[in-house]
Amino acid sequence: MLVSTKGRYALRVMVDLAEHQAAGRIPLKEIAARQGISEKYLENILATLVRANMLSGMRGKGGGYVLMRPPEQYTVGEILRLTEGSLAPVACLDGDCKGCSRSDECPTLDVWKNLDKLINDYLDGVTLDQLVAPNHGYDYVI
Amino acid sequence: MLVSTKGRYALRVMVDLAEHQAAGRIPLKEIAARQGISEKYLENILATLVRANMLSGMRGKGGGYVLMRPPEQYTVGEILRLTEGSLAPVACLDGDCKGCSRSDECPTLDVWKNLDKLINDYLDGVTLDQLVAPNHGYDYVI
DNA sequence: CTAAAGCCTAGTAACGCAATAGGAAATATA
DNA sequence: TATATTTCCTATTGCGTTACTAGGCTTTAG
Repeated sequence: MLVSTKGRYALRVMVDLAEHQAAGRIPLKEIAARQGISEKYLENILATLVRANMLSGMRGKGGGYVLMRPPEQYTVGEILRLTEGSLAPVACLDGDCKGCSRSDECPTLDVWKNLDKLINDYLDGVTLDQLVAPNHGYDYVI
Repeated sequence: MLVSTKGRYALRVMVDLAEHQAAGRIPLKEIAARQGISEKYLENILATLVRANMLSGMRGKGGGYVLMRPPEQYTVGEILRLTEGSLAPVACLDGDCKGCSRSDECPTLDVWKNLDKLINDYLDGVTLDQLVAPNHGYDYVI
């Protein structure tokens, strides 16, 4: 599995925040309820996003989370790479095995490199605003 | 990680067998030594490939493994799907979560579907013969 | 008959994932 | 200033998967 729940949840949360931008800061509790995700688990994920300056979190009454940039300035790729750690399809491309003793002669390495590029290029081409439903972001429907 | 060692090893072994087709049946021992993979672990992998009729295995003295088809008739995709079980990038597309209660309204589902198609289409477009080094398959070098 | 090979069923150690627990610190409001 | 609300931080746990190992059985050529 390339993307685990952590990455999937993170993406859904980011879309949720993009859709509710107009409401100002959104408390975790609200997001968790709307998305059907455990509050405690969400905490971990949001903490990661805050530490990376993708979100701003504020404590106390009236606190909550907001996006740091407009939705069109986030790519799905960066959100997933952050929360997943890496989007490499195989360990060979991911630090550990990097410099595998056989990489010079490995007949399959190019396949992995191409696949890696394919995946990252696609996900870097999708921005958050493209995932926001048309009628969200407004408090009324025509 | 989309592809684990099982899938990576399987692909390397298939390429190895394609490169040494001319030598007839190749015993596991030889492949394991050439590829630097544990013999016992390789057994599992080869068993999977034999059961799926991708390889033919023959026991006894002089036994070993051979491809069942010419290399250009194997795609990387089918080899990996077989050994990995699935190439789905997220659980949502992989049986378990299929029919997730939120799939109707999930704003991210299309991203996963597109990604899934991208991955599978690419890997189904690469055939084994494309991974065989030019000078292999012959027992001499010009 | 024997050596060389594949086939089969388990077992296990280590790791990562998903989730939980408990509390400390900050903030707005009464 | 007291209190409710909310984020922030550090650990821990249960569980499934991965990567590999063990041991024995069966087939085949010479």
